[in-house]
Amino acid sequence: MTFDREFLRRSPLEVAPALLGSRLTVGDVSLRITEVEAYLGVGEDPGSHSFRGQTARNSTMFGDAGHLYVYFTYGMHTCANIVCSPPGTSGGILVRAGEIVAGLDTARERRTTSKRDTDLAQGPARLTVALGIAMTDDGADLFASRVRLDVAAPLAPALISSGPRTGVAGPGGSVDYPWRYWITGDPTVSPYKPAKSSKTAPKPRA
DNA sequence: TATGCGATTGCCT
DNA sequence: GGCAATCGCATAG
Repeated sequence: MTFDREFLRRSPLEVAPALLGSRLTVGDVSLRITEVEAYLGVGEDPGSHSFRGQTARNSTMFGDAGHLYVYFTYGMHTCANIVCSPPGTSGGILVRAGEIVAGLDTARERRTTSKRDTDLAQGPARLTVALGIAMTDDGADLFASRVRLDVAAPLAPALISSGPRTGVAGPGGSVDYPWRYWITGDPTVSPYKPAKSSKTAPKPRA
């Protein structure tokens, strides 16, 4: 057990902003985390994969904190989470974006569609490609595997922005809480894109 | 067993 | 700015 793992056994809402600035390293490619999203456990967050309980797919989220939860979606994309929650719960932190701080050449080779270096890991699926994370890394111990997390000192709150998630129904009713955190003004983050809503985009009518 | 859709991305208009 | 791609998982029957 490490101090870092102990740190990850707190609520995702507490850990998520603290992970900004931390480094995720796979082989020779290293990433500075600039944008994350917190997901809570069973019955707490309808948007969480673990909302409806444990399944074969999300079982990693139900294990100990400090492991990597990797899932496949849209038939083509892979995303990575840092399992983070008190024992007995099933939260996680989706790593949404980051800045490549080492292994830039390798990342560029993997992300050939990327036009700029700030695009290399701008988005959860792009990020896994840049780092070389695959489904086989699901369940990897972030402190004892090829995927490693180096937790940095927390950033000053003034440098952190967060997005509110409104109207989420919790066990006790609807609650409002921030779930997305990013480093203010960082060029590798795209906080202005509403990552939600695909077809039912609200149409403003005059 | 059958059907719908997603913690997205990139190309099209 | 809008939508197709693509398949495993979750839900309904």
